[in-house]
Amino acid sequence: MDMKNLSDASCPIARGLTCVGDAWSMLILRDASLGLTRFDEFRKSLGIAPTILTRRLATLTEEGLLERRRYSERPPRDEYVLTAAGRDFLPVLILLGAWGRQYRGEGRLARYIDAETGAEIEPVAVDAVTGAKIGTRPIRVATPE
Amino acid sequence: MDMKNLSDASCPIARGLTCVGDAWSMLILRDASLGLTRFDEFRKSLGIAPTILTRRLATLTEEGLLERRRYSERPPRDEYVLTAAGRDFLPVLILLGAWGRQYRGEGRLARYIDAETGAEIEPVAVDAVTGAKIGTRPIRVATPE
DNA sequence: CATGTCCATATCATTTTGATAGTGACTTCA
DNA sequence: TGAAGTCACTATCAAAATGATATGGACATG
Repeated sequence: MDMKNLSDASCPIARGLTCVGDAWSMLILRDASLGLTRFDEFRKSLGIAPTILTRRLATLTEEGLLERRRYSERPPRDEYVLTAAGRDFLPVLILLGAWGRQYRGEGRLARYIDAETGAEIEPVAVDAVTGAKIGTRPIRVATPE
Repeated sequence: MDMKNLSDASCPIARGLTCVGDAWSMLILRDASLGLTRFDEFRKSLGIAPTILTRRLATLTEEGLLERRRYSERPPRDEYVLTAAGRDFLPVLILLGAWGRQYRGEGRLARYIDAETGAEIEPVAVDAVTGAKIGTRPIRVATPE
């Protein structure tokens, strides 16, 4: 889709989608959040064509969600590590996963576990102001100007 | 992308992405969450080509996030309303918006307001078990089998 | 020096997209 | 009564994106 006019829209959701608005990018961020950093790790994990992976990694790097870092001079090898912006995308993915579990959870599913307690994570989005679960209270949009 | 092998992956994020893994679908869900229901409302709001809109609405309906409902017999007119699954997708969008505000928030942005208190919503994803913000504690994945 | 690893790029068929125009079933206005 | 407007699409078709496969280049290993 045409991301140009979307990115200067006043909607923060649309803004977010211009950087990470496709499935491959989100899956790359998922894998990166689980610790993958290298081209071939992503390729094998995702079964993605190398052409596409190159492009997606480049975009995510340009957008500031990944950082390309040389981890070997000889032979020259780069890896992709999450930036702060990339790390902060994880909650979106986890919440998307929670939705997927609830509505597309047939069969065996991977579960996300708190590494310290060992308990399965139960993700919820709340409004930090009211403490209410998002979606339980009506929302209004305030457009600028 | 090829959504077939993705949807029977064991990852709930990948499962979620097979239904709503593109920007248009998410924007349609955003608008639907704000109350839009009709073809032309979506078309005008999004500036989307009618061919694409038809397809996206059909997919979202098939996937069970929207429901097509006849609101006029003469002339025959249908509208699209959110199902429970569609409504429950809102937290994902709001959180994506929060990310967009933080990292792509240049210029004037729309804000999301609690309709009752009038205060701006501050969305956070937390683990309901530990109460901790998602991303502040290490996560492990438990794969089935 | 042959093979393997890693990070890609080249090529090209297939698929998806998006812009534009048109259609059908009406309603409303003059 | 007839012209124009509304709404929810479909048809057509050029342009762009995707994805499969092959290849390259720089090295390390056996």
